[in-house]
Amino acid sequence: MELSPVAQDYLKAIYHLEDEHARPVRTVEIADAVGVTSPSVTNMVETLDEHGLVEYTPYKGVELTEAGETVVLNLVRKHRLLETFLTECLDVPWTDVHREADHLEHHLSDELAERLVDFLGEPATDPHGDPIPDTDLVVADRRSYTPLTEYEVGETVVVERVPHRDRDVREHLFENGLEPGTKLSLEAVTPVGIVEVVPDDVDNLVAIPTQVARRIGARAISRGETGLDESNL
Amino acid sequence: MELSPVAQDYLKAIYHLEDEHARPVRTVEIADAVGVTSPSVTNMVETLDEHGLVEYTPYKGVELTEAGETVVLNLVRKHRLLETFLTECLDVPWTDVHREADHLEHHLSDELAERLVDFLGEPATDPHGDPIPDTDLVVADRRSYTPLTEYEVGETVVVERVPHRDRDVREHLFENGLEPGTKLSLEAVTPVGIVEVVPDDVDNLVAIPTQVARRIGARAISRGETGLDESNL
DNA sequence: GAGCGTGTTTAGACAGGTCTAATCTATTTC
DNA sequence: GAAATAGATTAGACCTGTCTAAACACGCTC
Repeated sequence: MELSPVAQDYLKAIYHLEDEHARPVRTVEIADAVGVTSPSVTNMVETLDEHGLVEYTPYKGVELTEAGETVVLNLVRKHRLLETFLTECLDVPWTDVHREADHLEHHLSDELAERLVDFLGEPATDPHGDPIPDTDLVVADRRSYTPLTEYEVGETVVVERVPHRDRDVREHLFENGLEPGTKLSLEAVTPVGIVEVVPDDVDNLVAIPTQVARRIGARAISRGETGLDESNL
Repeated sequence: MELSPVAQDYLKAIYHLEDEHARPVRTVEIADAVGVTSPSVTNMVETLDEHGLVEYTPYKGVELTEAGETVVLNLVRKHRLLETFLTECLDVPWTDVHREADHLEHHLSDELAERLVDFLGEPATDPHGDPIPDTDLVVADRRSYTPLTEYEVGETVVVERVPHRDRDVREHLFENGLEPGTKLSLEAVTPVGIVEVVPDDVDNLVAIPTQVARRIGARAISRGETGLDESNL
């Protein structure tokens, strides 16, 4: 049973939407994510259901089955491996990596993926700080990072993970110097849902909607930690 | 005008068949090469003709236009770069490289191809000894090698290029120890069209049809050249 | 609990690429 | 130069994935 790249994209979208909203996914949400109309989605989820990859209840929503999740995790693994390869070896700009990997992931064989792992030295996370599922598709921690929103105003933290699926978000953060590894101090949390931070190597205030800040991962810097002495995990 | 991978495969097949037979290509030959039926070919070459990529005369045959050749050379470039990457970095067995590259070549962006060139150190040939077209799609020498058939019985030569598009041929040669770099001596040329050689690291006689031998590239070994002293080009 | 709006599904058409069956053309053979 | 044959094309069907337009269901409001 060979799954078309298009079908795989639907599954991926369902996976990420499920993850984001923590409830069955609506037709129109999938349509937006994949870039098609709602009837196309109904069509496709029906066939995915027949293949046992999703559970589809008309008018109610869609959920991934275990088989569907396996397909997606395999894809996620390849995606993140490719991203790692593209940044580390080919020097592709941070912001373009996602797009390229999105195409290639469908055409990288399982065997090549394994070889790529070896070549890259079994990386644990991709360049955005997201964990790479292992050969058995187990993800170390599906959401291991501590969201920026968990920290207090005045604290200084190091960015560990950055959201990147949305192009505008990704580029905005990038342009403001927010990458994995960036050190920043939490300046304020406004009542209208904005988190204000000052990145280390930029001097101005950057405003981030809490919705985005919730998906930025960070770890606290110990009081003494000033510069590059980061040997602890 | 985005060309589908399928259409690109047709163009590639036409290119290689033209190259092989040095005359307009027949429908059924394309059908065999691509793995579809003749009517499908007629269909496709009509649309390729409309796009100005081939010149198609019903009942006569198909020829690539310059635009078509550009498309193919871009593909050949990516194909050979990928093959180089797969063997050199990922250690993919010689015999599997072609299949993998055939899939991936359609999905490697131009930009990524350029980056891959840099990463690989601007290789001139792929692992089979075929030249890689440069950025402007100029192939140094489309057929630079001297065919094995040009040498005399009794001579000892080093294999420089090996045919690999046909799976059976490729694996047969591989199993008999014929790879780029193999040293072999020409034992006999039989009247029925067989060239017999003895590879250096194998001890038995290998029989090769002249049709295949014609596409094996080799260079003569100077009398004195016995082992590994190969510093000349 | 009737009406309404949002979101979903059905119906039907279309585009790309494929197939089989049937027809046609070129070329070879006599 | 007519018949036979190998190869090519047309005709028509099918599958996948997409669309628009129209019908439908659910949940909310009054």
